[in-house]
Amino acid sequence: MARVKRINMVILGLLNHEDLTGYDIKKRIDSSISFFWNGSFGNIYPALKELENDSFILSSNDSVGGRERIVYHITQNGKMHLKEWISEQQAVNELRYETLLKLFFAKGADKKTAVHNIELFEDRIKKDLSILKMHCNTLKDNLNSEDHMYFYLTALFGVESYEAYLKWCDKAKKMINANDQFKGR
Amino acid sequence: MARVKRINMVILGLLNHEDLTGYDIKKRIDSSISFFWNGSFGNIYPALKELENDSFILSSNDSVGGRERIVYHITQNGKMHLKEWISEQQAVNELRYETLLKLFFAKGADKKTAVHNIELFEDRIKKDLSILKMHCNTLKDNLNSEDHMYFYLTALFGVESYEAYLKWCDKAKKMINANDQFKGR
DNA sequence: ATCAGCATGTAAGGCGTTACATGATTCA
DNA sequence: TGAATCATGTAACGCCTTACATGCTGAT
Repeated sequence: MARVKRINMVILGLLNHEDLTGYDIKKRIDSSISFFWNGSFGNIYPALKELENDSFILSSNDSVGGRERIVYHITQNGKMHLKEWISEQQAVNELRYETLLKLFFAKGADKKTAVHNIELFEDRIKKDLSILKMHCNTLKDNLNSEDHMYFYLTALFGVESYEAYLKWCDKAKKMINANDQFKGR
Repeated sequence: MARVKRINMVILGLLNHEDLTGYDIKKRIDSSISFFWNGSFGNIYPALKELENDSFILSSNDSVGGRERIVYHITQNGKMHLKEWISEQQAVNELRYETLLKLFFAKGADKKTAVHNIELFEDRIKKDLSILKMHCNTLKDNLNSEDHMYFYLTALFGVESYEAYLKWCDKAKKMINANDQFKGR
């Protein structure tokens, strides 16, 4: 099957925008795409070696004094590889929400717990949403290049789906508390 | 850290509703919770053994003729374990959308590809949404027990977030095609 | 001085998927 | 009679996370 390793594509995608160190890459992931993709050092550094071996990226030692610093740069080869992946006719989209699992099985506990779990979820989403919204507004005011449009659109996806989540949280809490038959959606 | 294995909880949750075989469990997962959680045979069968070892479930051989059939039943112990997990103050919620990754990095390809990828996503969501809606309506007409309410609410989550996705798809396609500066949200 | 942040990496483990292996039964 | 579905399981592999290990630099 030999599916591509997605962390490699994340790295190529980021390097296609600017040269970065492994540490920078982690920061970019955390600040820009963490709501739909993650990365860790234990993931990123081996991937960088692999990508360099395949000559999709080049490294240059930019150490200052005793502090090591390896900056990576994407090659033509890497750009092609990235493009091929983006153009593939398939994408794996996974959502794994433990909160929904707990709600689905909530009869195993009690209504108070069910509502409380929704509230925990709601709090988390509210926090993430406020960050995403700021991010989204910044990008919106700076729509001068093609990549900024794409960055904006992904952030917008987050904002709009999170807003839908919050509306659902209200409904769900009300319905559980109402404790009665449900009417109308 | 010893986090609980979630597939174990999925199994306990399903068995808390009715007795099932491993094969049945896979079917229930596929038909009812697959939009936010998955399971595979290579996952389920070892988990069943583990759960039985921990006396959270009991097995009874229900083989008919030469066809093997092992039915599992949850124990009091298992019910307690399930309840404890549901009541834990934390839940891991992960979204990993390769489609968003490809969009974020779409400058690495071209606008046509970006739009095409959104269309692929849209088709997938539309198909899943129509199934979820049917499911949701069936549950809505049958809200007689507490668990049905929870089943309904999780399905509703799917319906409402997928509807938000589709609205976003429209916007995103238009914006990319417009190719101009963005105005208003 | 000390702590946060910069910076690179390895090791172990967890959890999951896919593919493989096997065989019975039911229905067209 | 052949395909789909029922049914159970193992093996290999993939990918990611967490924890560990190390050391420099800049700000307070």
